[in-house]
Amino acid sequence: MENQEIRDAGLKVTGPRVKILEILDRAGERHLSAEDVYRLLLESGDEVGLATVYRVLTQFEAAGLVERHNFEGGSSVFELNKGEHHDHIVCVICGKVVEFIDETIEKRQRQIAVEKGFEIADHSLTIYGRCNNPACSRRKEKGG
Amino acid sequence: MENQEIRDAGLKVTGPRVKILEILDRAGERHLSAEDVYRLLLESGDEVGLATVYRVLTQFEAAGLVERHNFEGGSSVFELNKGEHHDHIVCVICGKVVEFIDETIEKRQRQIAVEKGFEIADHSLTIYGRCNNPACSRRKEKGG
DNA sequence: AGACTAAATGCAAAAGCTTCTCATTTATTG
DNA sequence: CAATAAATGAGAAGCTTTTGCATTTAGTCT
Repeated sequence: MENQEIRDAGLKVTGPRVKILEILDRAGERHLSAEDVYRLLLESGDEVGLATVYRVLTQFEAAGLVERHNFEGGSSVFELNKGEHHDHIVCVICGKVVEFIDETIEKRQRQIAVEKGFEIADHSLTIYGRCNNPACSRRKEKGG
Repeated sequence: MENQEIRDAGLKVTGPRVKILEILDRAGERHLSAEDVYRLLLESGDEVGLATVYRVLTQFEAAGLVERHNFEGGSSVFELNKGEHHDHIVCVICGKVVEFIDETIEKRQRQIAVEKGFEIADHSLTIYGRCNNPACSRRKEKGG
């Protein structure tokens, strides 16, 4: 059961924490900001303070339960950590996010870190572009 | 002359702009936050408002004169755009930044974008780790 | 079950970073 | 040198995130 994950993180199993975990779980591959999580909580009729949402997300991040990403634009977004690292490709128009894993890139990164005398702690690769949604892609705009 | 770059960007050649460009130039590969630039201006005896620094940096970014990076931790940092794209490896302890270019990674990114149906606009790859500075590297901390 | 304690929560205030407003100043053009 | 649109400075305001503190709660021990 999921509550065990909270317990394993050394945190008390409280209403807000369980609910936030549920919301992230339901969000699947979507990335939610603290505001998003807060709004979804309210919509579910749960009275949780925004400060608590921030606190819990930060704790979950520290515990490795969730990952925080800082894409372009003010706020951080969060997603459940499913164990395997992945990078992101983000549509700059509609905000759609696709996750990917590429071992070639991972390997080169490790090599580069060694070359530069660094010991890798983490990395973040985000590609920004336009997705193939008609509203986003920029096909040759014929002299319309 | 550098002032021409400002003019080419469609901006008036003003004291603040020239000085900010100079500061970024002197900074070389170091990455400066808006605050950093502001402080350096004051230290040079130039009275420029922080708001102006932000405005000018944003304009320079829009004009392609500088690049903005959002590494972990609150604020954006800026560096002069020397024309060639590069990625970064950042020391999470001392903040040191090393730039690198890797064609293998670049190529894979283009392939991935195509696979996922995206048209690349930009990308950002940052590796976080500990540099080989004794104070930063985490050699097996022998007892004592 | 009831009591105890450290942790968690909610709220509002505060803190960073960045942008905006607007009166004043300045670069540029004729 | 006058005219004018753009740029500036100072502070207010905006956003996201954190913090302080009184109150509530989960987990533990009887």
